[in-house]
Amino acid sequence: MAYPQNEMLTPSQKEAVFHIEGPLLVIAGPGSGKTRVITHRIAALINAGYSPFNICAITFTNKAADEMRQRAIALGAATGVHISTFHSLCVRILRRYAQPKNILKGHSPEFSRSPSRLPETRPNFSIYDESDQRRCMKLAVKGCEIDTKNFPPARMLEAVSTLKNKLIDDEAFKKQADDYFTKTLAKIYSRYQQILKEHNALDFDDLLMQTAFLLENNLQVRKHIGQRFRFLLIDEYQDTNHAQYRIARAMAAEHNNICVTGDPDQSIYRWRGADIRNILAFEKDWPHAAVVKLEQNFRSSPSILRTADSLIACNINRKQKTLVPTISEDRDVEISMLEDELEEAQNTARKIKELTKQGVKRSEIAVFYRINAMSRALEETFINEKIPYQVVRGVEFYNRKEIRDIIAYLKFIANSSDELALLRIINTPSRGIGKTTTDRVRAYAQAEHISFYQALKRAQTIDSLSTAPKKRIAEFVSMMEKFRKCASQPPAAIARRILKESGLEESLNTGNIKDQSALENINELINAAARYEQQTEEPSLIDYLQQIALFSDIDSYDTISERIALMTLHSAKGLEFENVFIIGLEQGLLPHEKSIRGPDLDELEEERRLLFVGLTRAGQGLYLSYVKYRTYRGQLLRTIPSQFLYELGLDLPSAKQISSGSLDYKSNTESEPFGDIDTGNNNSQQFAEGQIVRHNIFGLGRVKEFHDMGENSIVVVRFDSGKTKSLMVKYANLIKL
DNA sequence: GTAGTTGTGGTTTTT
DNA sequence: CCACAACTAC
Repeated sequence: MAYPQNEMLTPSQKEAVFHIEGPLLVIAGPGSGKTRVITHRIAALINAGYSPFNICAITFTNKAADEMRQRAIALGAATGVHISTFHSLCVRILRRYAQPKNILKGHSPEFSRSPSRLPETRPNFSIYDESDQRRCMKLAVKGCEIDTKNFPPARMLEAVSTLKNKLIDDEAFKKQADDYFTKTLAKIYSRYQQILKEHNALDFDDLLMQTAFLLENNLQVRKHIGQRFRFLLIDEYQDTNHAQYRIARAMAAEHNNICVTGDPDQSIYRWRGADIRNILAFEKDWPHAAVVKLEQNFRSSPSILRTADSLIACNINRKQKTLVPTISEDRDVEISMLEDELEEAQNTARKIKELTKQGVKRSEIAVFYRINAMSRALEETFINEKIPYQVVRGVEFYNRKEIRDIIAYLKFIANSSDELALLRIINTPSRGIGKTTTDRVRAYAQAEHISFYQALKRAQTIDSLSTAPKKRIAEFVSMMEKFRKCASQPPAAIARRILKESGLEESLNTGNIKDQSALENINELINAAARYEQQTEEPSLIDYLQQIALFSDIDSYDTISERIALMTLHSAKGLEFENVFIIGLEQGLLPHEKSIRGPDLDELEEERRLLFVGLTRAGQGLYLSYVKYRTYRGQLLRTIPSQFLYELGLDLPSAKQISSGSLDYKSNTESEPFGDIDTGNNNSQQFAEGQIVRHNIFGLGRVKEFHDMGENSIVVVRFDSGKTKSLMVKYANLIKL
């Protein structure tokens, strides 16, 4: 086997690569060759005599997993290393072990904090995505006879997700609920879990939570996994949540060989429960951990690094870190101000054309934006200008009605408890089984304590149904029974059969354009399923459905084709391009409105990190733009340049125009900008260190730091609760005592 | 039972 | 601007 080319590694990279036993933390700045280190490390472990089967690497996306696998193989590492996302790993573990008989065999005292209740889910469980979750939550809230006005399902879902990420299950939460709101939430949470259980389904957060409980409470399972995966590597550790942290801890308990890599400055998933403390406290969690810092940057030009550094230095809650350039080639970072999004798109298109004329490959150019809706103006312009592009948004395809319909058939065939899927297909295509009928069957099912499908099977004995519906139900049930017998066939074949035999194809053969395109999409799905079968060693319906469920936008990114990539800043994480365009640097968009509403600075800092991630994707060309007017939800709005623009250490274009812009805004009261930068209120209050203050939510506290930035001054307060918060003075309404 | 219409409400990022 | 729910007319 060819030995890893370690002459290509820097001393600190080598240190990380050849650290074999014991915990290891790699703090890796952007472009510092982190993926290189991980892949070389895998090769080094194998070279040191360990079996590839003993290595488990966890990545943030499936795409990253595929890439890592290929790069490891290119280095001569044998196949057999497990590389996947946390979610995929959890599905594997749960499918294998989550059977009641396998559970509750052992219990170890060191992990006794978790409840001992364990999944009763069967291995063919469905994975519920966001829209499935919404529907279940709606059922849960209504089922508890609670008004959805006061307890909106979306909010409840968010709350439940947060709880699950913290490994607080419904029973634990019930115990700690002490007021009307939390008690109601506890009821809803329980009901929601009950619905999922009845459907033999798990949502995204359950995958993690149940796995964590399984590993912590079942000694046998934990030992088994721990011995199988003697080496654990986790990438993007700064974006792990508490559940993932506990899974990692349990998996590594046996051997202590845990290696994590990440960069606190690139933590951008706090809103999804990511806990930056995981990486900050790693050395405390794993005493004697080796720490390697990779600060040399092999990707970006000095100007880009200076710009990124200048921006990220504005974050208060941050460990100082430097970016050391190794590339000397340099050109200026460009900032453009445009009139509106159409001009911005045209400007972007023009510059892209200049670049490609100079011979830059289109695969080396990307455009990033804060929200998906911003791709539209670009797409329209790129079509006009005949610029080949791809919008990296794979999940969109799977959200189409006709695709969800076919998948609902597949899900039901795999898991006949999946009532959501059943309700979706029972009258798709229309076969005369409407709401009245399903309501009657449901009432019967509830009275008899059986599942909806079992009730359908017994429809002939349900008195409330008349002859016609009974007959239609019988036909439907016999068709589904026929389909269910095919569950072990390859997914593409099953899908093709459903299309033909369910009447879907017939119902879409109307000749109208919409139905025509729906049919084409379904055929594309069947092609995708066939592709899956070719690429997978042991294809199966259940595995295919799992892949679809855990499919992310970025997984659809085609790195080979010569098209400009358009994607969100979140999707851009981990990628690199010679030339990067970032559009829409406006207050309210980047930073996003939602993150600057309250006084809490954490969200604003995450937005700053998000831009930092975007900036550091670029090798040579970095082009930023913002507009004066932007149409948002059909309304033309006057905008304010992003505050981040002033933090880049660059000259802004025509500064006069910008300042006159804000003057315009002040005098122009009828058009509302995104964010409300409150320039009128000129109370740049000063705070001294040690000053005692009161906040109307956090209570009493002592000022730890004060950063005088005029109206944007920031104060860091340690509150009596023990929490330390960074607050913007102008929003915090602190009272000096 | 269904299809089409009107009205309402909610709006970021994603495994 | 969009998705969805409620309502109306067949």
